[in-house]
This record gives sequence, C-alpha cells and structure tokens, in this order.
Amino acid sequence: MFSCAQSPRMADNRDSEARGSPHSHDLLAETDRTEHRRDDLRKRRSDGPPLRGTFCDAVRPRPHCADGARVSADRALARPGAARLRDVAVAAGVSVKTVSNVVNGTARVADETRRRVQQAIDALGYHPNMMARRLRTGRSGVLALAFPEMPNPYFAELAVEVIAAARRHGCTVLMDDTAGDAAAELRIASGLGDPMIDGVILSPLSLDQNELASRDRSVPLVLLGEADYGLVCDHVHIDNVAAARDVTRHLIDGGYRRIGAIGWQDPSPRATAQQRLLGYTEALRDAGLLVDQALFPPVRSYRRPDGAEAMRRLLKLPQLPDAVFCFNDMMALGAMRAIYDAGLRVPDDIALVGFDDVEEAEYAIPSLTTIAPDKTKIAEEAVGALLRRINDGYEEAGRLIQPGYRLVVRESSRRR
Amino acid sequence: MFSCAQSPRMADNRDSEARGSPHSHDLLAETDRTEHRRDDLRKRRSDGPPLRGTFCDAVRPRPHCADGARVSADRALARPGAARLRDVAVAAGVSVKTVSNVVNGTARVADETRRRVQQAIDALGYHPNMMARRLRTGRSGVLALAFPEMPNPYFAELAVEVIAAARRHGCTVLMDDTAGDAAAELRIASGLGDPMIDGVILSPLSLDQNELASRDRSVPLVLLGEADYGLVCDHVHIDNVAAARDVTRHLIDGGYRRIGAIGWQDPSPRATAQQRLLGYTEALRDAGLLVDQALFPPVRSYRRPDGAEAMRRLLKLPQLPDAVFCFNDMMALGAMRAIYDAGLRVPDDIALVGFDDVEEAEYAIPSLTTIAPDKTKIAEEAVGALLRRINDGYEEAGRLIQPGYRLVVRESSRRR
DNA sequence: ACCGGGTATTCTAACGTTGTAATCCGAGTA
DNA sequence: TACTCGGATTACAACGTTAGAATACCCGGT
Repeated sequence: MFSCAQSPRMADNRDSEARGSPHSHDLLAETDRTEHRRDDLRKRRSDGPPLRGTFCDAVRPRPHCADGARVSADRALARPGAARLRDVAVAAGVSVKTVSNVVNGTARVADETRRRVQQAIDALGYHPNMMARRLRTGRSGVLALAFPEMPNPYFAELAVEVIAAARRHGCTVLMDDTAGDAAAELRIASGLGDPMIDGVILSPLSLDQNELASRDRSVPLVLLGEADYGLVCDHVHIDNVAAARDVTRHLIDGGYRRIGAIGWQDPSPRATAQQRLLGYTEALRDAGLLVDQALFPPVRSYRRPDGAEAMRRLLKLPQLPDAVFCFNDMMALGAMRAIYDAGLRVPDDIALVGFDDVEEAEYAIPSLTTIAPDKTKIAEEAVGALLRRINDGYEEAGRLIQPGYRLVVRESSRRR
Repeated sequence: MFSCAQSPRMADNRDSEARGSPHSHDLLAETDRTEHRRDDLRKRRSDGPPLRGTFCDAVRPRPHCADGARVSADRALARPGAARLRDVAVAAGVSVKTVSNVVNGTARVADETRRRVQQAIDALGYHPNMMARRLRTGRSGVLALAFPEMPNPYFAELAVEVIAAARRHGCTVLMDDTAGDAAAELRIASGLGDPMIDGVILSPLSLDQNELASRDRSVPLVLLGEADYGLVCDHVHIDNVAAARDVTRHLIDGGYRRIGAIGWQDPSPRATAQQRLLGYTEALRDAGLLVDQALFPPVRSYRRPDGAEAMRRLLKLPQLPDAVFCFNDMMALGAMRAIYDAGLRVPDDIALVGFDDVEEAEYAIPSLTTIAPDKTKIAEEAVGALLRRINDGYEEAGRLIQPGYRLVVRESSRRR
C-alpha cells in the first residue's frame, strides 16, 4: 500500500507543466483542451441561466488533467456549474489563496488586488462551497437543537428565537424532536445524530444524570431548562423556584386561599416539577397556608390532556380549590377545558395560572395569567454559551445562566 | 502561477516512498516518527475516553509526510481523534477503498475481508466524516424547510411531520423562518441561505410568480400549501376549494343561514384566500344563499389578532352573522375571543369553524370544528417529491400532489 | 507452464477549501 | 552593488471521502 507505481508519471506531468510558459497562457491552453467536456457538464446539470458574462467560459479546466486523455468522467462533482475559488483566481489573475484571503479577510491584500478579485467574484457569482470549507476547517456552522416536544408552542416559540440567535452568530440550526425519549436525547447529546454539527442545544426530559455523564463529550452541549444534572455542562434556565413562588403569591394576593397545583410527578418527578412545586409550597407557607397533598395530583406529562385529567381529579375533591397553578400553559389550557366541561367558570369558580406565556395564553378564553420567561434572552444565552464552548474549547466547569422572567397578569386570575 | 518550482522535490519524496519496503512496515515506521505529535493532538482536543484498544495508537500517520520534518502543525484538522477510513484500513490490513466499500456496500467484498473490516470498524469506533463524504459526493443529506411563521402551531406540527419523514429517508432538516418576507423566501427558494442543502421545502406567503421564476433553479424545490405559481415545481397541498366547500356546507346543514367568512385579503389576495373563498361561495350558491361582501371582511395576515379584528367588524354589522368560517384555526381562535369579549357565546350566538386542525382547536373552549389536512401525508409527499427531484434530476413539469383532509366536527358548530 | 476470465482489491485523483511556509519584489541600507 | 527587510502573494499539502481504472489473484482449462 502507498507504493507509487505511477508516481513517476505524475512527476513527469507536473514537470512538463512546470517547464511550460508562464501560467496564464498555459492554463488557457489547458482550458481549450477540456472545453468540450465542460459543456457537457453544464448541459447535464444546470438548468438555470449560464453564469453572467463569458468569464467563466474560460476558467474551468480540471486540475492535474493537462493530459486530456486522463480526464475522468467522475459524475460526483459537487455543485456543478458553480464558480470555485480557482475560477475566480484565474479570472482575476491571482492565486487561489489570495481569493480566499479576500473572501475571508484572512490576510492583508493590496487594494488594487482586492478590487480585481472582488470584481471577479461578482462577475462569476462566486459563493463559497460550505462543504469544502467545513471539511477543511472542521467546523460546520451548524448547531443542533433538540426539544422533547416540538409542537408544544413553548418549544416552537423558543426554537424560533434560537434560530434567530444562531443566525445573528452566523450559524444555522438543525432541529430534532426527541419525543422525550432518553435514548434519543443521549444520541443527540453525544452529537451522534449527525457528526456534522458543531454543538448541541438540548432540552432534556428523560435523560438522567448518569446517562448524561456517559455521553461522548467531544461535542459541546448546552442544556435548556432546569435540570438536576449538576453542572457537567452549561445550563440556561430561569429561576423556577422564584417564578413559581411569584405566581403563587399573586394568587394569594388576589384573595385565593385554597390553591391547587398541577404538574407534580409522582415516581421520579423531573426537575421542573420539583422546583415549581417548591416555589409553590414556599409561597403557601410564607402566607401561612396549608400545603395539602391532595391539591397537587401527579401528572404523567405536561400536555393538555394531562392538565385536563388532573383538573378532573381536583374537581372530585370534597372541597374544591379556588385557584390552580399549572406548571405550564398547556396543562392550564387543558385544565381550563376540564373546568368548563364541569360547568364551572374561570376565574369565577376557579382561578387558573400557567407558566411559559405561549402566545395562546393571551388569546385563551379567558386569557391566561402566566409566567413569561425571557425567551429571546434564553436563546441568545444558549447560543452564546455554546459558541464560547465551541470556540474556546472545553473548560471543566459548566456555567448556570439564569435569564429573567415576568409575571403577566390576565383574566384567568382576576382578583376576587 | 501554478509554476511548480517545488514539484521535483515532491516527486523525490514520492519516489523514495515508493522505493521503500512493503507498506505495512513502512507505515509503522512512519507512525513512530509522528507519534509524539499525535499525542499532543489527542490531549489538546479530546476530553472523552481514548478510543478502545491500542489499535488506534498504531494507525495515525499523516499521509505524504514520510519526511517527518515536513509534518505540518496544521491546527485545522477536522474531528480530531476520530478514526478515519485510513485508520480502519490499516487496522484491517486492507485498502481505504475496501473499507469504503464495506461501509457503503458499494462493491462486492469477500466475506472474510468484510468481517475483518467490520471488526476494525467496531474496534476503532469508526464513524464516517459526513463533511468529507458530502464534499466528495456533492450531497449533504440536508433539506431546508422554511415556513413563514414557525410559532404558528399548524406549521410547527407540520414541521414535526416533515422532520420525521426526512428521518425516514435518512435526511436531516434545517429549519428557517421567512417571516413571510418575499426576499427571504426567494433566498430560501434559491438555496442560497446555505449552499450545503440538497433541496428546499418552502411554504411561500409573499413570493409572487415572477420572483419564483427568477430563482436559481439549481436547488430542487417543493412548495407546500396552495399557490398560484403554475407548476414550475412540485406542489403539495390539499384541495382547498373542496375543503372550504365541505366545511361551509356543514354549517348550512347545521341550520345556519347567514354565514360569514374571515380570511379574505383585499388587495392581492393570496391563493389560500382565493381558493377558500371560492369554496365558501360555491357552497352558499349551491344552497341558494346570498353571497354578501360585507360578510367577508379582508384581513392582513392569518394570525389571532387578525381574526379578532375581523370578527369585531362583523359584530358591528346591522345584521349579525349566525356562523363564521375562518380560513385558519388561529383566526378562528382570535374570532372566538372577540365574540366572547362582545358578551356573546359560541356556538349559541355565532357558530365558528376553522381550518388546519391545530391541536389547540381540540382544547379550545368551545372546541373548534375544523378541516384537518392529513399532515403526515403532506410531509411524506413533500419529502418524497423532493428526494425524487434530487435523485432523478429535474424533469420540466411540476407535479401537483393533493393529500386528503377530514372535516372534524366539534362544539363550535353545534347544530342549532 | 500458460492463458482466459471473472472476482476481489488497490491506486490515484478529485471534491473546494485553508494554514503554513516559501517566494517574490521593491525600497531602504550598508 | 549587494543585502536585508517586510509586505504581498504564491505553492503546496492536507481535511476524509468516493469513483473509476488498474491490478492482483485464483481457478479451471488448455
């Protein structure tokens, strides 16, 4: 292997090339010889109009093929018809690297040269081939974003913010839906889903601490949402305990006294459940109110039906709650539905508050009081933290970043 | 340019390499010489556990660097520490291409060879470098998906289906939000946002026919949603006229007689507006009912506030409608809100129907009657059509694909 | 011993880019 | 005149993969 039976020939080729006349003449001659094949390629692949001008007609010889007979019929050429650095270089009469320098601002380039190169770039409509750049640099500029439940408006809204933040940083986002499956989450966290990605933003649901620790750590990871993983990587989430306390206190201030909660999980509650329940109980205790286990029935997940189901259980209690804090808006909307089905009214019979401030909360009937995390900030911080890890390498300690939130008071918790 | 002052030396290098002893011995010697540098690389980049076994410790010489002194300190190596085809090849004692053949099933490989290669792959934890593969093949396996309004649950739900469909076909999806901006849509349609993508699925909003025709057609494109672009590319959408007719007829059958519509657009109505209005008027005419312009006030966009606003206008009419067909669920939910604000009730005072069947429609109070397009089918067909274009090249005619839909009757249109 | 014919494998170049080291060139200096 | 210096530019190799052609191999038949 690596024996070079043919290398003498190759050296010969190169030699003859080297002995030839100055470059431009040489190249044009070469072009002449391969022109026929080039036309074929153009015809076969590009339906669009030909690149402007005739520039490009003079600049697409294949390298190392001075022989002519050795032109391979390689059908696998990438992005056929697109101008390459080489084409721009020939058109501008400079080297490939100089064009690269102009494109990337990598090195000082004389004004006159830059002008010529820029002109050639414009004329040829040159656009860098990302695949090649990425192969060479080892960076793809692609961040993976994985949520457990994409159709949940909270995640959808957050995704939009992340996409926008990534764009501001020159990255694109590859989305994935883990469906809350631990295996899928681990796959994503390890960056194995697609090894092209530079980093991962994950909102874990089922992943446990050990699994997370076992991930392949070569891909930087940022976690979104409260989590109890210790700080093995950067986390971005608002202060859930404080937010839950605030919204519960708001109910208390509104005159409600028998306040239920929907979102607790019984075997193995997630961090979200724990923290929001903690805030809830703290607020009750601060107000000298009783914390009654019957008032926070467990749910399985955090979707509308879970909220409706839990609400139905609360409605069966001998003594009804006069207000309910749902740990997210989806459950609140499900609960609202259940209250309505029972012939009761919000907030007259039972007040409701949620968490997340999805757009829907504003338009629900009645509109829903909720906690509004600063989604823009969350996304920006997550992308920023991830890019820091990608660019500056991995330092051991994970950071915790807590963007702010607001309590948005609407009809569903009208003061009684 | 391209003068090869150094090529004689290069030929010399290759020559001496060729003259060397049989490959494996040669390579091991080479490895020895570069081992120190390799350790540095490993330390610098990979925090994870070292690859299993000691195999990999013997297989990472740098090609064309038999010189030793010529080892470049290139810091830009991609995916540091990861096993390459070359490493597997050396470990298995076969050529790179044979490994490639095993990985891709490209050619017949003897069972014994395949076994050895597979073993080496497992031992080294080899994973193909997508970037390189993609550079070489010109395919990225990435589809772009662009919606005008990602947080709209209809699009979010559809996006999930598209992601799933793409995964079934071995592709990943890169999402983008055009915000309904024509320029952004054109950029996407031309595949210029990121030239790494193989194809585009776009749900256009503002793009007009001329703009679309002017796109760079080198990137296959599939349009989602009704559109009046002629068939310059594949379209996937349900039969909007029929669906609108069905849902309107449902209202008529329910005993409603003065039926409004929300979703018309006045200057330059979009195809959606035209087709749904057409179905609506057809149904009315079929039933011998009057079509009254005052009953379909124009809207600007299709979001909740637009529905609420249009509803408020309908509520100011001297004679109120007894039912309203909203051209999407979001507007229906906004309209519901407006009806509630006016002190009226759905469906007692005014019945409402929507279009899209977003999850929210089921949980609204009252739950919303709506048209449920087969989102799974839409996504599957869109991805399928796109992949056909990508794989089989571009044939001129665009196809129209019409997945099915269902009328889902719920509380908001209860029979009177 | 030699050949023909198929199968299994290898060699080489190429995809388009960028980092490094080398080279070129003109001005300033000895 | 020779020589350095430094800025501008270039040559080369390399990133990891795959296509295609070339070669090695093996077996049965001459």
